[in-house]
Amino acid sequence: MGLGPGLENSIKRSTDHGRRQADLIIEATFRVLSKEGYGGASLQRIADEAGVQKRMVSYYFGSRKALLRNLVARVGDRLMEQLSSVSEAGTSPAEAVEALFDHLWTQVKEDPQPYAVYFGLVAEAVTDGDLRLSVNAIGDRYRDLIRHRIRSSAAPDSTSLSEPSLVIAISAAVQGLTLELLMRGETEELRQAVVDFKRWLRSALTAAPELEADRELDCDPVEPLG
Amino acid sequence: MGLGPGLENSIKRSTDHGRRQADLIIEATFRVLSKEGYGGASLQRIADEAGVQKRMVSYYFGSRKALLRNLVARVGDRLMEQLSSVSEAGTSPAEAVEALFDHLWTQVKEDPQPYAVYFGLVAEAVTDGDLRLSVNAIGDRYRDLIRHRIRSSAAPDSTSLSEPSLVIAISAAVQGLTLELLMRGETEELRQAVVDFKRWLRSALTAAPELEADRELDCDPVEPLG
Amino acid sequence: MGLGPGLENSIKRSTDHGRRQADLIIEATFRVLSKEGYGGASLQRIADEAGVQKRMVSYYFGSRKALLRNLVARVGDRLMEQLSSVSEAGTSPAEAVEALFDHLWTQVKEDPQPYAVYFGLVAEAVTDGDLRLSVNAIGDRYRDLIRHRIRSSAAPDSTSLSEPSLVIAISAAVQGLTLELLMRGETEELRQAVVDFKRWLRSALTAAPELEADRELDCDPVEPLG
Amino acid sequence: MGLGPGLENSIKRSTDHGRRQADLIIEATFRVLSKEGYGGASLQRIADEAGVQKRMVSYYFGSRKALLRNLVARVGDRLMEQLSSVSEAGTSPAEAVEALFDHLWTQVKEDPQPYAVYFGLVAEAVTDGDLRLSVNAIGDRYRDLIRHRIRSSAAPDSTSLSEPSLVIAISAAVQGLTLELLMRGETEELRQAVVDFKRWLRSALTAAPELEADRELDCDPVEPLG
DNA sequence: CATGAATGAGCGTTCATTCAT
DNA sequence: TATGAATGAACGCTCATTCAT
Repeated sequence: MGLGPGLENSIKRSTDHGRRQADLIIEATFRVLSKEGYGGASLQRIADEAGVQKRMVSYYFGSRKALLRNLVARVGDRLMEQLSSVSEAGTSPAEAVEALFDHLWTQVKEDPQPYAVYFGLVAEAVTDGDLRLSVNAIGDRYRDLIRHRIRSSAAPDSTSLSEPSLVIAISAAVQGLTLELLMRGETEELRQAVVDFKRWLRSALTAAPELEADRELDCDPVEPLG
Repeated sequence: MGLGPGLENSIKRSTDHGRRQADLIIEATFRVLSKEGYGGASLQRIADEAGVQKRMVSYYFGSRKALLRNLVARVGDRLMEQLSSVSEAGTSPAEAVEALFDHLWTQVKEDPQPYAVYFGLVAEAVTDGDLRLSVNAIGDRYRDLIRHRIRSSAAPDSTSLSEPSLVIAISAAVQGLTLELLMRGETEELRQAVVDFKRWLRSALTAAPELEADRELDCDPVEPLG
Repeated sequence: MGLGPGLENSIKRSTDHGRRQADLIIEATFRVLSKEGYGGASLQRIADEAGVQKRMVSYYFGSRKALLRNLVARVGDRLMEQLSSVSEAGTSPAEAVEALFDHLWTQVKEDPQPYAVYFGLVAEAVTDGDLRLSVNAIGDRYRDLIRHRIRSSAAPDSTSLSEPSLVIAISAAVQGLTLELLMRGETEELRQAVVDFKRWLRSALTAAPELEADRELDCDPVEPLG
Repeated sequence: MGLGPGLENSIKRSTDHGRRQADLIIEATFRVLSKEGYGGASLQRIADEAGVQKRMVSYYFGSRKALLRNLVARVGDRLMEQLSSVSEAGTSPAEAVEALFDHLWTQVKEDPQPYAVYFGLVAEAVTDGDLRLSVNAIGDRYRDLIRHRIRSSAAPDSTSLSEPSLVIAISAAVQGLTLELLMRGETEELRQAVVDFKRWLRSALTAAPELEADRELDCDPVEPLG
């Protein structure tokens, strides 16, 4: 899975009851994060939400950091679950990716919470290298799924865009549009922008491949902060 | 004179010295946020960074919330400053907007800190309605600038995209790509995705206007969280 | 278990040791209040007096308010303990009530501290509705005791005063005289006033019942402040 | 007037404006005390209420203690003003004192605030010797007024009670009854108790003098706390 | 007469964590 | 497996007061 090193080792899940309790806490953590944000997710708040004693949170997960690291994986699972139910019946790359995006966008609108939590983690990860590894693992899974969808359809190489670039483009666009949605709600402009994005997506995946000779940007590579 | 109970905007900036001190603190807050993230920006940490006493932070800004509200405006100023220096010599909408984006992207790579801080605030704003208003004001200024660029060039109405949608699209793309940059650094895929985005941008701004009849998505509007 | 958010009654008294510690703190609070008054009873001061750490006070009682609410009951217990030891051997209402008052007054003079604390709480309660409820509960117990004394003796209905009014009268007189005592010490005038009060008390309880036709005061009822 | 040593020396009242400002602050202090109680009357709160800057409070009164000492006198003035308007036309001691008490009780019910403030000060004074001197000065003026009323009427020496004891009794009864009023509002029992008190008052002031031979209480004198 | 700046101390509270059963 | 007790540190904030102009 590649969830980063040191994970899931200190978690006590010997018995069924233990597993259930741990699950309860993780779920509570998720809810608290979606309601109060990263900073507001104190052990006390989480314990209250889960209906257990504060001490139990540390007991099951060792520390707050470990709990959150564990939660990141759960958020990833959530996001994946929402997407994996899409039928793979697309006949063309364009159709397959478009169906994927449609499904994804519908999910974002129906249940934005996982995304709200995700962006909270992302923002925190910008200044926290450890967390970044875990959060990027979510992004990796996300991209894997997109990539798989593109490949699963016919003639994946006939697009005008390279696959890696396309994957990034879709991922970035989804992130950007989702942020818009979370911050402003679904305005008319946003609706239209989504339509336009999909049109571009379709054209990019069906058009004849172009030469990608020009590279306008030739600066030094930028490393992640931290 | 007495600002009355509640001290609505209790920022003390009567004297030059006071103004300088307040500025010192705001700048320190900015640095701390970029290094430690939203949660790590405690009054103590900020005061240490500014070289003043913790008590003075409250004195000048009344409360941590007020300080951060004040800082949001400052971050907006920063972002705008970086962009406003772009020459407006673009002859076509495509050229003007492309120059804008180039400049913007260069800035992001040269000095990602303001963006890191911005995303920290955005993430917090997702679960904090008050903050959201302030942060969205930054986005508004950003969009105004993009809009102005589009309009300042000739034949703005000849594009295949409506202006509002275009503005959103650019804004969302920049956000999405910047997040990629902050989280992964400037990978080869990202470089290529940027090139592809610019190509799309150019084509969108030069192509003959299309009919935008189709609306594939017709779900209920989604409101911002919170 | 989880007491749920808000921790309604967060007093931890699970173990014997815990009970003892909580008791220690309550007693210390009482001493501090009697020495420093309501405002002077800070958590730090209380913790020092109890020989525990400030943090433990919050741990056992949740908040300062909760601690004081808890203390109010304790003060009530103290006051009741002092009184409940009076023999009930009074043969007439007059004798019973007089014995009660004598005992009470002796107590006030021997150990005025509970009364000093009580008046501190009363004064605070005048501007704090929550506290008023708790403090009035003490008064209720006090009156219950007086009432019980009156009834336990023979011929309670032969007095010239209605029982409720008599109870109030005794209660008010004790409060007024005690305030005098606390503020000026036992002056000669006060001694004499006490004697006079007792004489009135006796006459009121032995005299033939009068008609209580006249109501000189007919104003609008006054509600407690707050 | 005997308001205690060290009073009114540091107060800046050179100009008319200064006097007005000082007055404004004192009045604000009074209002804050009646609303928030002794502990809640911080300089900041008072300044807000007065519509001046916090610094001005210290400027005019030197310190919080000095301000409160000054306020005590003001509360006394308030209480006296309310009473001094009573006509002295009583022909007998009984009538004069009864008229006084009636007027007083009406005042308490119409405007309990001065009394609420007064009891706040009293409670604080129990544990603060300095303040006690000031507050007792109010009590002295109060008693002086009662005494004067008794004497101003005919045949003051014909009562069954000694004058000093009578003064204390009235004062204590008023305090006790007022506390009842502030804590419970004007209940039916309280109304009746007031009527009974007045009846006793009348009888005490008209009845033939008795021998006051018996002193049942012979304990050691009690000094004020502190 | 009036103000802005600054101070050290302390407030009540919450933090994540550890110890001992 | 679960819990109560305890901890040191830090939180944001307010206190009354002093200094300098």
